[in-house]
Amino acid sequence: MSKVGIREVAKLAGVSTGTVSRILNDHPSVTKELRARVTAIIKDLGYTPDPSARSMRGKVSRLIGIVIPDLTNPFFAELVQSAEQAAANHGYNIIVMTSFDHAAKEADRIKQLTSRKVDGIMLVPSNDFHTLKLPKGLPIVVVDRLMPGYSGIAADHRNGVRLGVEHLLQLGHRRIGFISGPGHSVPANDRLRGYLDAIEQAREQADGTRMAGPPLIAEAAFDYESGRSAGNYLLARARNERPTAIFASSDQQAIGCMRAAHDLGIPIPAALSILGFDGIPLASMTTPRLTTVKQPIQDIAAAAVAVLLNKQTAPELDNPILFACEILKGETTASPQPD
Amino acid sequence: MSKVGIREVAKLAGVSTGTVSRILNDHPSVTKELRARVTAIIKDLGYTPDPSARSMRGKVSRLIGIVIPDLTNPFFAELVQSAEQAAANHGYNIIVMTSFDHAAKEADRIKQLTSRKVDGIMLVPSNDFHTLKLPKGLPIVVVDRLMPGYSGIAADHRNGVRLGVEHLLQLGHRRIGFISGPGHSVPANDRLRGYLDAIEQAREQADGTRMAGPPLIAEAAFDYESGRSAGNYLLARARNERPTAIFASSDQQAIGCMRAAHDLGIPIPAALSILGFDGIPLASMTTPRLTTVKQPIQDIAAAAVAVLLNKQTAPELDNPILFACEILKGETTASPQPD
DNA sequence: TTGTACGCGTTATCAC
DNA sequence: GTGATAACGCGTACAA
Repeated sequence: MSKVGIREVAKLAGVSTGTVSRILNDHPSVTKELRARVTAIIKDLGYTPDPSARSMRGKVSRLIGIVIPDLTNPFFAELVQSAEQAAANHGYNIIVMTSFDHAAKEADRIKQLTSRKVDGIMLVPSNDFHTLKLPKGLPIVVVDRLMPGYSGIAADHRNGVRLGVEHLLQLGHRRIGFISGPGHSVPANDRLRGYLDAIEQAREQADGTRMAGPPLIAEAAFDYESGRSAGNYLLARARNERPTAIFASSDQQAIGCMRAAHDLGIPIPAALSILGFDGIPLASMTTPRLTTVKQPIQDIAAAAVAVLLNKQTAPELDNPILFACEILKGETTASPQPD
Repeated sequence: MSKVGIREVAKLAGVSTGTVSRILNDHPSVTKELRARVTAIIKDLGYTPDPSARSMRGKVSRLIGIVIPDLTNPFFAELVQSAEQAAANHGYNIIVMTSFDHAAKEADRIKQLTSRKVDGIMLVPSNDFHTLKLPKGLPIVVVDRLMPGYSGIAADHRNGVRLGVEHLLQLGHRRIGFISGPGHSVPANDRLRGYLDAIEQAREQADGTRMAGPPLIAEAAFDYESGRSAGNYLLARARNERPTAIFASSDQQAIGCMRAAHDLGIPIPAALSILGFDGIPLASMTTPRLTTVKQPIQDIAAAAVAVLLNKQTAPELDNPILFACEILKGETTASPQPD
C-alpha cells in the first residue's frame, strides 16, 4: 500500500521505465506480448501513475476547469453534473469554480485554473464578460452565454422560443405575452429575438385571425420574484386586452408568473396559459405542472467536453454549435377561452 | 507571459531558490526586509508556483475532493458551492465528483481522488456506505449522512425536527402527521427520532389537551412524488381523525404533500398546516410559501473545510459536530381550525 | 540566516 | 523495439 512507482514496475518486469511509460501511453512501438506481460504486472501491483508527476513532465493534467456564475442555479448544476460524467468517461476530472457573476472573481478563477495546468476550461461567462481577457493557448469553450470571438456551445434559444410560440399559436392563442430576460444577457436577447421572429411570421401569415397589436413584452431578471412582478404587469389590464398566454424566458420566471396569476384569481390554464423555458426538474413539481421548452443540457455538456479534449473539432469562432430544444408538455397550456 | 519559475525570481532578486521557497511557505527564518523585497519581485513578475510540481515534491496539493450523491439536489449544490467558497478563502480548489448513490462508483471516485493527492475529502456517503473502505492517512470528513467510525459534520436533524414540532404545538396542533424519510437513511432516522421525542414529551406534559393516539407516520423517499403519496395516505381519513398539520422530512416531500392536499381540496394553511425540512431556495417559491426548518448549509461546509485543512480540530469519531437548525417562517403553517 | 545540491515520478530524446 | 538518461519545477536536508 506504499509508494509503488513506475520504477518498481519496471524492475519487477525486467524492463526499463521508458518501456513501461510507453505502454501506459499506448505508444505503438511495443511488442504485444511484452505489453501484455507488463500490463499484468501493473495490475498486479495495483500501480497507478501519479497525476502530479505526469502533469509536471508532460503537458497533460487530465483536469478540466469549469467556471460558472452560480451553482445553486439548477440549470448550471445539471450542466456541471453532466460535464463531470462526460469527463469521467475520458478519464478526466473537473475543478469547479463559482464566479458569482463577478468579472474580477471570474478572471481570478481562470488564472488559478491556468496555473493548475488544466487541459481546458468550460466557461459560462459572467454578464460583464467584455472586460474579460482569456489566456491564449488554452482550449476554452464558452457555454450558454455565447461570446463573440470564442468557440461557443449552447442551446438554440432562438428557435426554441419559436417552437414555444408556435405551440401557443396552434392552441389558438393570439395575444401572447413575453417575459424577457435581462437586456445585457446574451441568451435573453436570443430568446427575445425568437419571440419577435415567431410573432412577426404569424402576422404575415395572418390567417384571418388578427394578432394582437401592441407588443406584450416585459423585461425582468431570470428569477422567481422578477417573473412575478412581470406577470403582474402583463396581467394588469382589461380581460379582453390582456394576454391569454404568457411565455417566460425561464422556468423560475414562469413559476413566479403562475403565482401572480394565482393571486389575481386567474385560473391556469383555463384563463391563462403559461409556458416556461429551461426544463429544470422544478418545472414538473409545480401545481399544475409547468409546460416548458427544455434545453438539452446533457448534450451541451458532452459536446463541450468533447471539444476540450479534441475529440471533436471546435466550432468556428462566431459560429457556435447549437442544440435544438424540445417542448416538455405539462398542464399549464391549453386553448384559450372565448372572451 | 512565458514560463517564469522560481529560478527567475531568485536570479532577479539576487538570492537563491531556497530562499524564495522559504518565503513562499512562510518559513520563519527569513529577514523581514529580504522577505519584503523578494515578495515585491514575485508580485512584479506575476510569478505563481506550479501546483503540479508542488504537490509532487511536497505532500500538499491544495486540492480537496468532494464526493456527493447528486449535484442536482439543491441541498448538495449549495453545500458544494459553500465548500468551494470556504476552500478558495484558504487558497484551495475543489474537485467535484458524483456517486449517484452507487457504492461502487463512490469507491472508484475516492480512489481517483487519492491518486490525485488531494489533501482531504469531503464525503456525503451513498446509502449503502457499509460496503465502503476508506483509505487511512487521508483526512476524510463525512457530511450530512453520518457514518460510525468517521469524523462527521451535519445539521442537528433531531433537534431541528423537535423545533419544528414545537412550533406546530405552539400553534395549537395536536394531531401532527410526519412523513419520514427512507428507513436506510441516517438523517431520515435522526429526523424521525426528533419527531418521536417531541411527541413523547408533549404527551408527558399533557396539559389537558390530549395528543392524538395512533402515530401518524408515513415512510417515503425524499422526493416530491413520494411526498405526494405519503400525503395522500395521511389525509385519507375522516376530518376529525386526520392530522391538522403534516411535518415532512424534506422540502420536496412537503411540496408534494401540498399538491396532495390541493388535489383533495384541503386549503393550506386554513385546514392543514405543512412544514418542510431543509430550507432549499425552492421553499420560498411555492404558493403559498413553505414554512420550513432550515439547515445551516454554509456553516456545515465551512466547518468541513476547516477540519480538512486542520484549521479546526476534527470531531471525535462517533461524536460528530452538529449545527443547530432554525425555522424559516413561510405561509403554510397556522393555528388549526376547530373541528 | 542563506545557498547548494539532490530527489520526487514521469515522459521525451536519444542511442543501441 | 527497447534501454538509459536528461529534464520538468519545486521543497528540503545539509553545509556554510
